[in-house]
Amino acid sequence: MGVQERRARQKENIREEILDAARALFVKEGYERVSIRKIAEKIEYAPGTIYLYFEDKAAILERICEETFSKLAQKMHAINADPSNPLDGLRRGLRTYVQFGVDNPNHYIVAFVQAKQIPRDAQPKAGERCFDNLRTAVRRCIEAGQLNCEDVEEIAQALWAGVHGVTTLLITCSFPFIEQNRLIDRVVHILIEGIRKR
Amino acid sequence: MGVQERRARQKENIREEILDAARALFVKEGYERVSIRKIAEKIEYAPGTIYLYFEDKAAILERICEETFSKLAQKMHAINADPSNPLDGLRRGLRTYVQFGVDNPNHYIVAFVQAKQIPRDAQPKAGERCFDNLRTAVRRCIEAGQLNCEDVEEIAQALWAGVHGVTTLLITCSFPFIEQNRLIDRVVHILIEGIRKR
Amino acid sequence: MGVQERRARQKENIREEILDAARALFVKEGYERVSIRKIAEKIEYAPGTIYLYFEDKAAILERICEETFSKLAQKMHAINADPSNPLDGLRRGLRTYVQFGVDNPNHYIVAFVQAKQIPRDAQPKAGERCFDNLRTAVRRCIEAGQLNCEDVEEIAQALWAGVHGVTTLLITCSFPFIEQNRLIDRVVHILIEGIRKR
Amino acid sequence: MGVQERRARQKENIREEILDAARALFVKEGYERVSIRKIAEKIEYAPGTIYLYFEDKAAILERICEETFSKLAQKMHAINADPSNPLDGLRRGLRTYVQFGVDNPNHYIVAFVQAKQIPRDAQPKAGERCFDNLRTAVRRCIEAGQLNCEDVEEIAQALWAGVHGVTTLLITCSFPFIEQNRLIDRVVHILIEGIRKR
DNA sequence: TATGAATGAGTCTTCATTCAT
DNA sequence: CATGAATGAAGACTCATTCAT
Repeated sequence: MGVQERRARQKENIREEILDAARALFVKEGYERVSIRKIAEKIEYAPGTIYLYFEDKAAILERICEETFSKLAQKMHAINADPSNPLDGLRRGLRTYVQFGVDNPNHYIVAFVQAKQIPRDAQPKAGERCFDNLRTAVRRCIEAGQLNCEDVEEIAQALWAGVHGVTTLLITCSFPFIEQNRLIDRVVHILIEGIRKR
Repeated sequence: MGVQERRARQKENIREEILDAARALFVKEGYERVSIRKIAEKIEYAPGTIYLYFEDKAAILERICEETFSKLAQKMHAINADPSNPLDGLRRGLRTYVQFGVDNPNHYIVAFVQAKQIPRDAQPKAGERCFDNLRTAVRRCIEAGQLNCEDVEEIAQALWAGVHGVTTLLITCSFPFIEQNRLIDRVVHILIEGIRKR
Repeated sequence: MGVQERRARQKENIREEILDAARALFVKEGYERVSIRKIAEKIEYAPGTIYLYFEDKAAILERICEETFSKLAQKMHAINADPSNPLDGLRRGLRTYVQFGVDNPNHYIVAFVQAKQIPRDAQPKAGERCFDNLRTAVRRCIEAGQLNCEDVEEIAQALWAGVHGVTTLLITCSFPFIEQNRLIDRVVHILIEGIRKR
Repeated sequence: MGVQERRARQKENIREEILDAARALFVKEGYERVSIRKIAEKIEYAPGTIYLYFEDKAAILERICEETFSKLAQKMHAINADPSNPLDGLRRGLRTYVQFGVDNPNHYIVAFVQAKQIPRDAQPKAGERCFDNLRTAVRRCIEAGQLNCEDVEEIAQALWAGVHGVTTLLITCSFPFIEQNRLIDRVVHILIEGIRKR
């Protein structure tokens, strides 16, 4: 038992090591430029070893995406916990989304930019869950009569577009942006003002 | 004379063929996954032939980006031509930007997403020109006292983030979006409402 | 343990196989005409396999040169061991040099002819050691008052030129030479007679 | 007639231009590294044009070798013109050979080193003529009773080896040689002293 | 469990050569 | 006479993946 458990943990550790190494490399170099060999080298294992933990290179990418969406969904979930002022909750939610992206640029780019460019069988379900949180937050605002438009889906998608835009620009674009937080706050501010009933 | 001219035109045609093929492939597969061989196959030429028209693979990417920024800058330029209602002009500008992206998804993704992920010597100047148009449009609105914030750069960058967000999502994301034009209009509407003085 | 050892030996064997094949091809075809593919074919491995043993083509050349100089230096070293008649020692040294060349034509041509034509970072140190042996042998003759010229460097370089000349001609030139040993002996004889004090 | 002549001269000019460019490139880069394209570029003609003057790349090499041997044979011929002191004539002949090499390193290396490494159908006849001059000079010395060995072929070949050695070393070897003329003189001196009857 | 040698297909790129113009 | 577009073969090298150990 003890042995089996330690082994299981050990095994889990290597999986994690691989994911960490891969994620870092994917972002620094881009998915395509990263070879299994480079990942193996980084964690100081033999190339073949990777295949004991993942079916192939795509499976690593897949796993990283799931992980990312899952983490993001978790963060976003907190928003809807607080029932006080829905619009404020929504604002915090949008802020949280962008913050998650800039705090975890590797995760974000891999899942939301690189993965989109690679034909895969299925989008991870966690991705849906993220968006569901946003839907819920929007719905509450509408129910509280705080928005100038009553189409949950339309607003939710528009907001997503807005925050996704800042996030990707800030991460990938070498452009003389103004101070990061100021820009994020401004975008979120505009979005909220743009949907608020007055 | 006639011969030289015909040859030059012929040559230009092939250049275009290559660019068209490359652009399409870049978007479908991603820059890295596209090989010179694949481009050559698509246009039914030998791989070496490509090198008679472009120095290397990067040069093709470069050319596509320039082309894209140039086209976009041209479209955007029209906005500032009409001096009547600055805010309306801005709105049309934002709409034009997104429309350009969804009308030329290949161009857009290559230039604004893929190219950003590849270290290159220089960002094309046309890219700057695009953004300058946006700056100017924003400045006019501010000068006309139509905005609730007077920082040209801050607003311009925030707006860019917004439109870039929808554009990329619509192009790259296989998601059950609402009808495209409705989404675009909503985003632009939100952005304008979000910056308008009231 | 036993496994690791066997593997290491196995690996060393393949390295040698590669070097042997490369050396032979380099001489028959010339360094530039030899491709990694051809080497791989000769030893019946896949081209990529070569790269598990050598960083690149130049590294193979480098290794062959070092090996050659090292072997030659070792042979030449024996000369100066016998302190009896210095001039006789020198004669034997020159003979040894040429013999080494015609016995290992591949090694010799690669290291002394082909490698010289390829810009490399550094000349192997073993090359210097070879020439040092010659210098020493000449110095002893001078100290024993046996030569008609007292400039060690001048004589050593002149002798080197002489033996290098026969060696390369015999190896590379398809010319109706007289019996090889007779020619070598004659050259060495001339050189010794040409520097001997009388 | 006038036209035909001018054309012929023109044609000869381009042939020469090609040969000059090729020779220079062959030496700087080595025969294999030189492409027809590079030659064409250097003389500012189209690649295809080369093929109007030479059958293929090897033919250019061939022609350069012949040219070289011819020039050398001419120089060497002068030696045997002067019937006074045969041994002095021989000495001057050897000196002339080496001087030709260091004065025309490009010609020399291409013909005597690079060409030897490329399998060709036939050695140019001019090469034989060069060596014939040497044979003749040696024969005269023997007939004048000035040598310590009576085998013309043996001595001639040995001398050739000697002068070829210095020439190639001086041209190809990056080695801290003593002053060039001193070394050449020493080698020739040794060779003459080594064959002179005393 | 982990290794690491080996492969075959693929990467970008260059080349000698041909041929319609 | 001269061009230069085009090709097919080959160059060095990298990679995801497999498999015997």
